[in-house]
Amino acid sequence: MLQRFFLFRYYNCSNFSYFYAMANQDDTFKKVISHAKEYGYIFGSSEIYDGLSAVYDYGQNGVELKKNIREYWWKSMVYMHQNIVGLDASIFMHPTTWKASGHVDAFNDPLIDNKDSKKRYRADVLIEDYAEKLNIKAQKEITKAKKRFGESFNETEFVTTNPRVVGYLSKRDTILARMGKALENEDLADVKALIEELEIADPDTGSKNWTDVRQFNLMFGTKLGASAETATDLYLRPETAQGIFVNFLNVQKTGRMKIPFGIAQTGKAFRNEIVARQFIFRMREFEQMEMQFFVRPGEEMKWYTYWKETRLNWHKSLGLGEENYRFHDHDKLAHYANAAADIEFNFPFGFKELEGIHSRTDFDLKAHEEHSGKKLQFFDPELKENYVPYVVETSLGLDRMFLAVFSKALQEEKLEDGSSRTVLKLPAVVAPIKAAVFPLVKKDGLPDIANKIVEDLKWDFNVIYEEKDAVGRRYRRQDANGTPFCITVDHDTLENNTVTIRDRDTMEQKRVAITDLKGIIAEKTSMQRWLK
RNA sequence: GCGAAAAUAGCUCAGUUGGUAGAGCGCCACCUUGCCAAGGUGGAGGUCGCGGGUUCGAAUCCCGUUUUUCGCUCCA
Repeated sequence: MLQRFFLFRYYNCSNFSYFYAMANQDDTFKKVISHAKEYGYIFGSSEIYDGLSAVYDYGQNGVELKKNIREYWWKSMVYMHQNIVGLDASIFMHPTTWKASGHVDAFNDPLIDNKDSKKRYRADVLIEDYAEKLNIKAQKEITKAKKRFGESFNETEFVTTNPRVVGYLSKRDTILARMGKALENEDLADVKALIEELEIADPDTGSKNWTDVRQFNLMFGTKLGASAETATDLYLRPETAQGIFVNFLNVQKTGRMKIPFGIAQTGKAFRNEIVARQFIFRMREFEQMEMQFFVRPGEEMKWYTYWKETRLNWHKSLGLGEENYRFHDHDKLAHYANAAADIEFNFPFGFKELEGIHSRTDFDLKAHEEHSGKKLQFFDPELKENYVPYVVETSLGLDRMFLAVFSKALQEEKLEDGSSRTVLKLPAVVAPIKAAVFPLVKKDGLPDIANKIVEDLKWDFNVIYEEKDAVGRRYRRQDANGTPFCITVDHDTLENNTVTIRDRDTMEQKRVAITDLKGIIAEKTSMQRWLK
């Protein structure tokens, strides 16, 4: 329901609502996907072999846009903060890393499907819910007894002697113990047997027609070492964060960093998602842009609030529309967090998570201390004491960011004469090609001048030369490709060394001196102008 | 993984009761035009997702499979 409401909002406040109001969100999304392919942004992986599920390649324009978004993030985090530095940790890490981080346990879900309702559940959650019901029954008995006996009520005695309460609680403990043992031994048949014996039904439909329990490990495994006997089992990292935590002391000491400080990193992560879908929104191989900010214990909420705001402002700086962002504060927290929020973005398929800001406490560093036996602490000269820092994390999906920018930029515009144009209004700061240079006609020496302009600009910007087709068509082609500026050399150029520069969004042209081009483009595409 | 829908040229899509594949746009070459996608001529490009089956004959019917989209589920 909530999602529908926001979809409705989206159609009303989007600046291209007049076009998409009639179309459903499928059509919008399909348009995004096919435009991304047609203009060399994103291709399906290994397409000539029918493709690979949920894996995509970035084409000639996509790689530029992605690189520019990454750089926009990197500079805003690392260059703009004196107390944040970068890191590039390996994808392979010592296997113990993932025991310490909790991924070996938490990324292993026993799942079960109901054959009638076609719904999927976590088998352990179904059993835990059942156990919790027993607990609630016991608590009810206790509350009743409390009322009956008043002040003379001895709860400890009641719990250990009342046959009903003892029955409920011991049954609960037996169930949880058996499940724990079964999961530990990976005895999935027994987990299913338990569900059947307890006659646990689908919470929605009441059906007891279950499939077998299957284990899904969300981490990709691989081997290090040539021969099978000596090989070590490795995982492809499911998040980049752990590379930062294990290097915490290296960076702190060699960089002489003082708390509070941050370590930023971009890189690939891998998750064997059961259902990876929605184009590049959820892929099995994806790129994260993460920053772990180490703070004094007790000050984490202050920084958590600071980074929530700072990150939202970063998103807003790209000008995709402030109404397209919202916070979603987590009620259910992950095992490591004491506060967590998502920045959600209004994707073509509704509001979905774009970035996470999490207060991770000292969970990770402490866990690595325990598993490695090494101290991962900071001596605070002000407090004159050692402590394990608390961590506030900002974690953004680069591919999701790409999709956010791309999908919101793609617009079908109605022009005054009733015709329409397809225009990709990418923020100029991240656009793959900053300017296209055209000779008005391919004669009279105009191509030579245009080429010279390209030769001059290419040192600072990604620019292209194009002479094919009528100039109007060339303008529209660049519109659809997201190029913010078109420079045209005409016959006046021969006389006064001026050219026209056309703005993609307004379609307006200005006549400027060739020597001014570099400054104009630099100003319009500079990070300083966009990030403020 | 379950259920539903889909897959035909680079893109968007036609293709009749089964008879060996088309359009528009795009692309390439040449001519023409020259400031907002629309001129002319010629050309390239498809074993109809893949594999079986039924049939004299399959893009079309059947089975399997892969990929995509949607729903369920999951989401650090």
